[in-house]
Amino acid sequence: MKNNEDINSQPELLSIIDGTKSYIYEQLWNICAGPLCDLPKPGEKVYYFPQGHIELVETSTREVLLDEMRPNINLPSKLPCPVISIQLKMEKNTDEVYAQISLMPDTTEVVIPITNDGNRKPMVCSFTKALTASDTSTHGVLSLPKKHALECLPPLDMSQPVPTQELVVKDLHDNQWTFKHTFRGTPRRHLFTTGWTAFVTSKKLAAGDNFIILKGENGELLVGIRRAKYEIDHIPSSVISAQCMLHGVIASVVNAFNTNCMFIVVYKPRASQFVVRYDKFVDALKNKFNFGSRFKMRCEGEDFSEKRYSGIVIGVKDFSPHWKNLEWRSLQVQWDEVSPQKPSS
Amino acid sequence: MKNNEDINSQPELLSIIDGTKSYIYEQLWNICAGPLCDLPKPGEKVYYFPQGHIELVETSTREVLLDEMRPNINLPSKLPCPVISIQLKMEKNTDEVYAQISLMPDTTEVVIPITNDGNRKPMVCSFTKALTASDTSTHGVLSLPKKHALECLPPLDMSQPVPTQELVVKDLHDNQWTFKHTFRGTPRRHLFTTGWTAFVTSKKLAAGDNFIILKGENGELLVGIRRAKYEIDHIPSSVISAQCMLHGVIASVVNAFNTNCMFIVVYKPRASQFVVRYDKFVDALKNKFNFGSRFKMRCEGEDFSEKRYSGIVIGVKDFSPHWKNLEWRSLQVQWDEVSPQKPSS
DNA sequence: TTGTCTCCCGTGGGGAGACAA
DNA sequence: TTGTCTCCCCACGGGAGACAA
Repeated sequence: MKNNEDINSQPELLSIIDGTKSYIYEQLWNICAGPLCDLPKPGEKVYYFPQGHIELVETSTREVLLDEMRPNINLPSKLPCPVISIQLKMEKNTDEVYAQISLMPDTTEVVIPITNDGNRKPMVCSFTKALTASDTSTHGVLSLPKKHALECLPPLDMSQPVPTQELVVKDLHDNQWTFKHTFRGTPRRHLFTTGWTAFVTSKKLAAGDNFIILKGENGELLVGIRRAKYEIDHIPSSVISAQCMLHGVIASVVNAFNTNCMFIVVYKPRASQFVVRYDKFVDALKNKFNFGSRFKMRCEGEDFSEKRYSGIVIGVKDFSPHWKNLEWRSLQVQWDEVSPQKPSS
Repeated sequence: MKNNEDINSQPELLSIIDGTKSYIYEQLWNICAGPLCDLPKPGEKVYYFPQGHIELVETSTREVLLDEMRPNINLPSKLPCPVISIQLKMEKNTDEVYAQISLMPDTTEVVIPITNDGNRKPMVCSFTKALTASDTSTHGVLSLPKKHALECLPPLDMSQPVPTQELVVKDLHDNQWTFKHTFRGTPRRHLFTTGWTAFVTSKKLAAGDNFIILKGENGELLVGIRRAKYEIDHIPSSVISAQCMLHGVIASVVNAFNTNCMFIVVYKPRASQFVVRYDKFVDALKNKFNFGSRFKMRCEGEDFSEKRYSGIVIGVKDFSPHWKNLEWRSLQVQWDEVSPQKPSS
């Protein structure tokens, strides 16, 4: 069954804010975001790094803009900002989760109440499966781990010779998907058959990508994905030029600080680290990474195991000529074993 | 043959500026743009309407931003600008043609030489076919009008019982496509068979869309499309917020005028009319459209015949509260026959 | 327990002429 | 001249158990 026809008629982005669904949708968003996502909460204070923001725009437009812009940048290297509000969203075409964060220039007058979300925690049950080559082949059958199928899926009528049921699930776009859930083969195992290929095709899933199922307390099923390899999405400059986009980032922030009004930034769990929680930042600063320091970092492994790499700091250099000696600096690390990666404190 | 695998690895946008290919590629761009496209030339002076630019961004982001921004807009309603340079481009996913125009704030000191392109005009031969239901059906055969096939395609070996040849063509992205060209059926006719469906699928063509073939003087074949129904592409706000985009448009222009440097705008032949050739604008102003005036306009018909509509002006109102009584104003027209549309002078 | 293979069958897509507007 | 239909055939995709890691 092809459920993907009306994807284009959906509102482009889903704001997960409506009452009843809010909590379970938020849970799904977090699982899709992955274990390394460190989203701030409304009311919390963060540091906003304009440079990081600009770099993301550069990368997204495949243009190097910072140097051209040099004379016009007149921003501090980091700006302390309370978080006004957060909208959890998901990119329409790729299902990449991101958040739109409204930030306020830091003024002691404005007090944003920290949202109290400790009271409402319905039970949710979920599982994540890394798709195998067979799962994503043209044969179109998803093999479900027995434990997860029993825990999260409605029970099958095992008195039947071939127990079968139809499961209707929703993704974060509120699109509906139908999977035929059967228990067959020798030995018997839980499978998604009809409907699975359509899902794989529509979401462009490949072996290694993660399939997520989440059951709400009322039994409703939600599905999500997390891709194995993260690809930054390159936005076309066919509406506004890359030049405009960079101007926009800077102008929005400058305007916000001049008129003391909020500005909006996009937080991508797997890309943008230019919005950092205040206490995380303070913690990081305590570790003065200097030459010869041992260095450890968590990193998304290819299979989403939270790999930890460690190495020795062999250099400290300024990241950009625009902001000298700022705390967001590049460390050159000699890794103990594996692939180098550019970390920021 | 699936030629569309490497589309994503192409540079996102093609700049048609390289020497030998330049002229024929430019021709194809123009045919794809349609007969109503009125692109200025480098060196020519145009009027730039910030409001029109902002409206396009609004539409593209599906947000109404102008009202929120009111205090910050401090721009003239129209700005005279010489055109510094033009890059003809095509959107990667939709094949929509557009141009990136570099504009300079109008200063009498700078004289931009008008490019002389009258000397190099190689013969090109082209045809455009509106696709029928059969052309785009799963049967995957394009029926070629005999006259056009004879004029533009390499001659078939008619001594064969079923004359057949393979044609390798390129689109503006420089992607290669292969079509099997045969002459069969009773009565005999020219057809594209193998390879045609892949093209239709990849370009997401539907009945009514136009298929364009153009033959360069050296015999190379180029292909292009023009869609029947124009759809504005909605850019995702998953990289920068809509707020940033609007700020960017305004900031780019303000910055250009403050520092006397160029700024870049995107010209979409079928969407943006906020860059208007100077003399076209002057011509238009001569017609003072007032109450009761007869009004005529050219309009893209569904089949791309340049339909002309006419009617009576029944109202003149300011288009935006930001700019009073400007020349870019909305006319309310009572049409003689058909569908109303909102024109601007 | 679950990943991959192979077998089997039915659907549907591509390629051909028929026919008519 | 060319748009649409129908026919035919083969390839491929889905659904099933076999088998082994």
